[in-house]
Amino acid sequence: MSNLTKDKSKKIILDAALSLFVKNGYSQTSMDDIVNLSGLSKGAIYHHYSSKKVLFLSLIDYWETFYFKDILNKNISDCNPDDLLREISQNVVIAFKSKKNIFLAELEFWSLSNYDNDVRERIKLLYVKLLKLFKGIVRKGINDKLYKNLNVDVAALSIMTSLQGVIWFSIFEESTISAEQYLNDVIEFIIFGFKK
Amino acid sequence: MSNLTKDKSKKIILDAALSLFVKNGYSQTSMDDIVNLSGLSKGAIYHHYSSKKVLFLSLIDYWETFYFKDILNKNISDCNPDDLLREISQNVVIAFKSKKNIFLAELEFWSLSNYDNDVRERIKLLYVKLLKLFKGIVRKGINDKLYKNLNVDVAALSIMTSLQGVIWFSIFEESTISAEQYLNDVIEFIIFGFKK
DNA sequence: TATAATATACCGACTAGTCGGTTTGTATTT
DNA sequence: AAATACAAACCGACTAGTCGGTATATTATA
Repeated sequence: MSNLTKDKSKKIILDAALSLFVKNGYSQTSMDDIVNLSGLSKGAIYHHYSSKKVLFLSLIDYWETFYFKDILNKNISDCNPDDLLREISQNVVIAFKSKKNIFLAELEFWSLSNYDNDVRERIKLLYVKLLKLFKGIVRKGINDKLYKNLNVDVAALSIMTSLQGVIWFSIFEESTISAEQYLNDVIEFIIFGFKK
Repeated sequence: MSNLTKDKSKKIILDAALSLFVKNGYSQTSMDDIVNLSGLSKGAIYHHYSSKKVLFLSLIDYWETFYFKDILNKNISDCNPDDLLREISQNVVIAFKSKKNIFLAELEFWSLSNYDNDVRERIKLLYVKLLKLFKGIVRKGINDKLYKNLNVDVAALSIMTSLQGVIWFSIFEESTISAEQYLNDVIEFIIFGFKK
């Protein structure tokens, strides 16, 4: 395999790395594993990514654009807060159905954030964006006299942690209840709690 | 250091392993690291634990008895569901204040559960117990006509995921809001949502 | 009580293998 | 000719686990 376009090669490397990191974890994945799965050589990989960690950090960007593009581009101003929250929850349901990997990747990001500052700062950025969105929605709900006078920070965090509950499903697959059912119910539950 | 009692030595090893696994992760912690921190020898460690993984699994037991002893021994029958939920939330607050490590350990357990069946099955047991408790509380609330006719499974899961939100704090330390405030508010919020 | 026998706790040098990263070389493109 | 994209052999640091042996505690025996 030789001389693909730059972006094409990068995508092949990222896809291989993502699936391996998710399946086996960052540390348990060797660069040789990525070489084997991607079909490219070690030289090729180090040509595009200067280290394993740089490759991992690039993966966060790759993952964010893939998973969060729908969620982070919501327009708050002209929308009903309830429906917007339902819509976001649905985005998560769809993401979960299409690829469980997405959330297992998030778990891997958390895990590495715990003992690597660069990763943590990168992931923090993501959550700042996400919380900003949720805060905006809550604030609009309050302004519209739809929600009671909530603590905006706590409310936004509650939305986030509830949605992140799907990570738990991704790992432990509780059989008596589906992730979809959980997400649908939990968001209604939150909305109900926000109401006056 | 030589010829301590069996339990004393094991405790020294477990404490060293726990702090290292939490700080650096399972894979990034070498047995030699544990040797150095514990002050015991490699032979001693392998005398008590046949492999790194067996040591890790033992750590789950150790962690569970330490952290969950207060929570899992609650008696449902003669208690007010609202207060019991508040009490559990307070247990989590106290645990968080005393040792952030507790939740970072949980994250490490999740992470390994993702790619190791033995770890996953062990951790699943823990959540089964926890969910059973939460279901019992919700069921009592419904029977006492305190709560509306909730889906017990979803309600129990919602309690769990909300409490697990502290893991997020353990990693990312949002400054604008404390874990304590989050936990206090979120449990009230859930209780409110359960009401008729 | 003294001693022998055995089990338990522990030590640390060593091994076989792994892994991230480097280096050197080649083909293609511009 | 110069830069880019890739291949693959190679290196040194590191690691889980082993093993022969020692020290201490416990039990059995005389």
